[in-house]
Amino acid sequence: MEESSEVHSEENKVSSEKDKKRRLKTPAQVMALERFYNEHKYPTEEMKSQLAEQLGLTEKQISGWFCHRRLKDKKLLRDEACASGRQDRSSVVIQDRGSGLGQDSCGSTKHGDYRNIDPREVESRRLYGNDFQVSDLTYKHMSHYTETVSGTDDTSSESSSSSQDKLFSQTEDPYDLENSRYLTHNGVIAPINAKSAKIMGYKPSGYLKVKGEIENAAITAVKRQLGGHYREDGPPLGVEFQPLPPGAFESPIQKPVREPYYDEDLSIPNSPDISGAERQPSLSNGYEPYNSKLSSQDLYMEEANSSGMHGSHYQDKISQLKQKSTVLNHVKRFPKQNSSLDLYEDSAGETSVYNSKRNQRMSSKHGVEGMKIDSVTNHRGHYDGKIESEMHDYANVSPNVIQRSEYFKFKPPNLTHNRFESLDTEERGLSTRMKKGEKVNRKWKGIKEHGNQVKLKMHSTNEIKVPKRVRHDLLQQDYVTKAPFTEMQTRKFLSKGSVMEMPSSFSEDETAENSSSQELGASS
DNA sequence: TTGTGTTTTATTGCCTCC
DNA sequence: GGAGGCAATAAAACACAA
Repeated sequence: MEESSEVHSEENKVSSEKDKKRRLKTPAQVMALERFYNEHKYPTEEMKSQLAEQLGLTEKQISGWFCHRRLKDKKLLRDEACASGRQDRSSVVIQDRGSGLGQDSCGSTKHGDYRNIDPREVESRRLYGNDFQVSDLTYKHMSHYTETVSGTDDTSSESSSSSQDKLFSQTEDPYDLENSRYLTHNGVIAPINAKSAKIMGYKPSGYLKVKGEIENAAITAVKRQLGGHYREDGPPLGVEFQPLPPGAFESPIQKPVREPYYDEDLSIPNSPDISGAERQPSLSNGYEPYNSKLSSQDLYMEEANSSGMHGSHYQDKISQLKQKSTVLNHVKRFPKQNSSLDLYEDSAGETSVYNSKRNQRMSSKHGVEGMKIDSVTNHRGHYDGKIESEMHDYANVSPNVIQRSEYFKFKPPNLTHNRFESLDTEERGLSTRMKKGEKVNRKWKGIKEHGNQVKLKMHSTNEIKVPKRVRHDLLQQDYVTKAPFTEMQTRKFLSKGSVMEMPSSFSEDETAENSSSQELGASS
């Protein structure tokens, strides 16, 4: 049966022309589409044609796909709104984080609008657009991609649904995850719900794409929380402060300064995370006057990269933010830190640590799939090549796609950074789905028995045979997140001198990251 | 292996805007 | 009227449980 299905799917790909029936998009196509959709919910005609050309699809198909994708988004959001219309408190903060974009992300706005907005704004619209009810945002907005990450915890309720949703998710679930974590870790807002609480236990995937939104949200919420805190336990901010003791700014921050913020969540007094918390100064204790963006970015980036993500870790980060907010002129307590190198190393270090954890878990839980991921993730040097080859395989849809695969060769080195973050997501997705991994393993068993399962599969079709949903998740999270579709587009469109706003969240993030690092380096 | 439920794709009709 | 989008529907593909 599986064999037949495999054959069937292959037939779909190979003899797609003959069969005028409904044909599934190849993973590469779906990845590209999702990625593009992530950037542009309403692609212009030009975009569509380009996309169609590059993916070997018709414009009609592209349009239809986007249309259905939007419907899917809407539907999911509706469902989730109904299912989770209870996070009022969370919505307060979420509303706060809204950037004031009142655009209807799904309905009224025509595609042309996107030409004049920042790509990041497009993302923001997706995140904060009016279409999204507050509860959606707080709970599980954009469940599709987000499901990949947060939903992985909850296999029971999500069923196998949103397999596609779980793809990106890339792109997207991290949003939700971030949101949830953020809200939850504020110390003021209790876990949104059981699901969010669960999510907390998870190690979130680093998602540079949402750094911008998150940083704003974080700053806003921290401000709010600070304000609330002071209103509760002390004078309102900016109203009256007790005079600082002499030399208050000459000594490192004392615990009493921070503790008041946490007393709610300090339920883990001697948690191992404390070590992580104490390590934090190395990340961002250089309270330099440069914009807080970088700091918050680091904050969330490391959150994304760190494996534990327990309360104390967050608390420490929050405390850093608070310190930044409240002690702005508390400059350079810890000089020579925060260099770009530090940042990068820190991220890398976190990544490596987490990677090893992942490997551990995979080796114990994920059979072949874990191996597959291992083989891909643990060898940075092979990553590009692998992507290329695999994408090449998936790109069999059309010559155009094959051509497209070349773009992956140009992936900048910092791709690896993102990559591991996405793998984090990927891992979580796997870990959940692999709750029933035995079954999957059973499916792989036949392959295993032949040994060299991966190679075997790669050999025949150059396509890793995984149960579709799993494969989709893997590929989507892995490649879509990494796949520089933006690059591909950029090249093409820029060469045309198109005025189109190029989707650039990923590359932009990477760029932003680099620039941030550069800023850091420059500032230090 | 089969039945069932879910997801994805394709089609069609209607609406809105230019 | 044409183009684009949304919504409803059908059907295929797929995953999963029994």
